[in-house]
Amino acid sequence: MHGKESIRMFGIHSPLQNRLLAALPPAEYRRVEPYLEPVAMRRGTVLYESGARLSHVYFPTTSIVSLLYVMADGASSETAAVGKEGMVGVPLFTGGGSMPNRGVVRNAGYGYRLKEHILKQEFNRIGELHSLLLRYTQALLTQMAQTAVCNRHHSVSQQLCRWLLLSLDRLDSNELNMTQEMIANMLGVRREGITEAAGKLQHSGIISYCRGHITVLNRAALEAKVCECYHVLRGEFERLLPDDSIHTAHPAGGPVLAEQNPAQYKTTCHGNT
Amino acid sequence: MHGKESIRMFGIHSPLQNRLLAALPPAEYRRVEPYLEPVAMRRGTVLYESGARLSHVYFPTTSIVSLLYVMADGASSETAAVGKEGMVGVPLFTGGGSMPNRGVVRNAGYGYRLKEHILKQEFNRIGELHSLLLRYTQALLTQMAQTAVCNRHHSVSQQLCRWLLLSLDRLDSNELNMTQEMIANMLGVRREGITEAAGKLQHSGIISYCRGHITVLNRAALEAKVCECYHVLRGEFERLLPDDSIHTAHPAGGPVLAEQNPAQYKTTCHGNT
DNA sequence: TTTTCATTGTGAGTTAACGCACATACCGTT
DNA sequence: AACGGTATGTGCGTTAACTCACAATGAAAA
Repeated sequence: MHGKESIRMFGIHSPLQNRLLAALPPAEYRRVEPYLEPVAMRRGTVLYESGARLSHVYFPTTSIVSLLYVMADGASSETAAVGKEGMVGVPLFTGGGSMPNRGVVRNAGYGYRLKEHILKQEFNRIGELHSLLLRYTQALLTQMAQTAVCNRHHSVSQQLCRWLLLSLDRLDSNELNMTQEMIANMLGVRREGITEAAGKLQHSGIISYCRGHITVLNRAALEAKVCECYHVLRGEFERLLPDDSIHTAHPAGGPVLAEQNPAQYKTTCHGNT
Repeated sequence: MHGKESIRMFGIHSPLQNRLLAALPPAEYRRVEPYLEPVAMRRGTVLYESGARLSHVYFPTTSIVSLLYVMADGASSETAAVGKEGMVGVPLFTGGGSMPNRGVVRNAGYGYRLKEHILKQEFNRIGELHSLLLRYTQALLTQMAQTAVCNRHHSVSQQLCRWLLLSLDRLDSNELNMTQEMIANMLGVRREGITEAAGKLQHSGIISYCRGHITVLNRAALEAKVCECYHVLRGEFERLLPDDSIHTAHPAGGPVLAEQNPAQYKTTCHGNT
């Protein structure tokens, strides 16, 4: 079942595809680089359980990790998502150790991890990694705040648009592997609600949805439908963690990534509009 | 109109009523203490506007500050609240400068503020203040995540209970000055929704509500009605910022505070059950 | 091919919260 | 005592989202 996933891991990979790592000055990057362990992140893998202590922090490159809150009755909500713009394991350097949510891979892909003490060592040097991670923490705060507001005030359909766009941004892609049921769990709504909202988007020709595989056909239309939450978040992320803070000439997206999200991983759809 | 407020400010006040300041080791506390400016925080005062740069950070002692997100159409939601357990102005030390929400005093009281450069100076010494503020940032993350989840899954009535309990905890009191309209703005729901939920609590004898003045009569019953969100948050706050991290023998609650939240500040109610 | 399972689509009835309109109650002031 | 403004209570129709049940479809396995 996971054979295909291991195949797709053999693209051109580099820790520099993670924007935090890429933004490190060369001296700092060289210091941590030997300790960065490549990790194949498989969908559904739980990086950490609610309240558990992490042994590593993860820097996704082509994967997306969901910070999922699971309640006592089983209901769930994604409070934030982490892709190549960020890092999983903030509680390790804030000193809290754990958080009451789950970190689960929701989009298979690649990433790099670092042992706790290596991260802490470099963090405590109070160099660029220190300030980068603090800025990222603020971006995470903003993301959670925006999620709270969006949950309160916006329709399922608007939230779906936001969720889609935020996911696509993190993949530099227009495709996504995710069933409606999974999306419903992330947004904390019913599966039928997603079916309805996604159905409308599909009839409008904005997306094409088939058995766990979504393709965005008209991104501009999606951006027109989404609530302000997406634009605010995107603006804040760019302000706090600008693309041009990357110190190498290594392209952080583009054609390289296309090869890393091959179609082979998804189910094939017949009448894919 | 604000004469009464200035009267109530002349109680016994100390920066040590703020738990972050109280948790500083003596050496660090002595270093910042000369720069702590006492501030009378009046209800409605906007400490910072969305996107604006702060000149000071605030350490509430007997006041509560609401981190309020106001949307383009005027709808609003509180994403977190800050009382004596915390600090207003996290973006100053994370390096982001601003956040897309508003910091507004929702419970009049006292606090202390510190100029930006003094805070940064001490923060950059990487002592206890540094780790305290990081732990507090994590507590803030947790609070926002929990707000997001609660907004999604719980009824207005449960959220009201959570909001009441979190507010009372920050005041060490069983009374609160807040109209239903204001609460509705914080929770991002209709005023009538609060009227209904509060009415039920009142008929059950759990609270007594009259024209902007709430008294909790049966806290145990309130805790029995509230959703898990409150308990999770309370647990996390105690784990991250324990009371016994306070280095002085100065009591951080109790009878001293009773004098600081006098009944004179509110409207008088006739048939107060 | 047939079977089986996961995924998506759809319909009917229910509920919580909404928007709006207005009645009532209370406080401070004149 | 009367008044004006703020705060709270209430009723009614509307709506978005929910629960539940089940049909239809595509993909993979037998």
